[in-house]
Amino acid sequence: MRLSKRGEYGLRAMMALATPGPDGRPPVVQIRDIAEREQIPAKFLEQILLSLKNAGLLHSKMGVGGGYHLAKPPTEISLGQIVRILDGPLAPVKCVSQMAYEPCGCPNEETCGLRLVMGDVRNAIANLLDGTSLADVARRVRKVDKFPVSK
Amino acid sequence: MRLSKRGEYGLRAMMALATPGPDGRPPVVQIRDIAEREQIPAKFLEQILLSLKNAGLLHSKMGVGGGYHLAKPPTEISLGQIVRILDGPLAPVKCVSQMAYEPCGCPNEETCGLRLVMGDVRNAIANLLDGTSLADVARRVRKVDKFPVSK
DNA sequence: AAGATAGTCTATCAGTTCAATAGACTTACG
DNA sequence: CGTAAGTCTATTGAACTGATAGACTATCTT
Repeated sequence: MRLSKRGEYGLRAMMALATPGPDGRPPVVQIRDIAEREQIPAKFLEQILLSLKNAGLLHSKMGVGGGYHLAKPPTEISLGQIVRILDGPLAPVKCVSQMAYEPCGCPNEETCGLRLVMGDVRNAIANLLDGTSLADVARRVRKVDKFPVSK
Repeated sequence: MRLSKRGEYGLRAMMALATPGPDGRPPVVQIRDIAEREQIPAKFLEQILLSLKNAGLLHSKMGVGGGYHLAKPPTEISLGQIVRILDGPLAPVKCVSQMAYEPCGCPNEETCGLRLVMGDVRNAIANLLDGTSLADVARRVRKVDKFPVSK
């Protein structure tokens, strides 16, 4: 049940790209900047952002003054999309996956106990991740920042 | 976000061991029987059941008429226990794990967006899996079996 | 046009994990 | 004693993971 480094770095990078610049809008940022701030190997991050770009979540500009920026407003990019692109299906087993279904080989899928439970797990994860946008995360962070929870 | 074969096989085997025998109680079953019924490589299943035994979830008896049986009633064995034994922590990232916490290196864990969200995910998974016993699964299966959902 | 900046693309690598297999050993029963 | 079962440790091959390398392309500035 683990999120890969790829997924983790990707999420961190997207969150960084979602934090508004001086003009109050999602800024254009270079790979090396994000890598440095988030402590991610630059060359690795490069691949990750490229995947995200090819999937349509990021736009990029080459050359001087170039970099990456969100292709859509932070309210319209869910964590679920990001994780799926980088880590594949959310479902714990393929036979309950919406995006990559594959039969698991049990005699009757409808009455397979494992499938019933794992279906619930998949839905719980998907509801959470698909229901949370980059903007939602930013809002939550601001909230915690303002009213810190005592440790 | 994936369940390993180890985890999958383990869950299937435990469910099989939880289904009552002729006397209405969880029966003693041999590895090869389970392997055959559930289509699991016997030698692989062997290791899995051994782990489950060493963790205290199963009892075993050697020799003629031996085999495995549940160490506790099916109501007292949760899927969460099984998965943790076979696949490790449920948490997507170590910094939100209850059983295997490790810092993730972000400057402030309390205000880390990733951590906030993944904490929710971990809780959702844990609540589901820890809140579902082998008996619960059996009950659900019987229910579906009785009132099949049209495909 | 030259040179610098920044993304693009593909390959490769070492290390780990995963799924499975093998085989020798131990315990219990009859 | 012999057979039926679980126990234990090692090994294997394939895949995956995280990371690194380097050559290439587009864009801007001067």
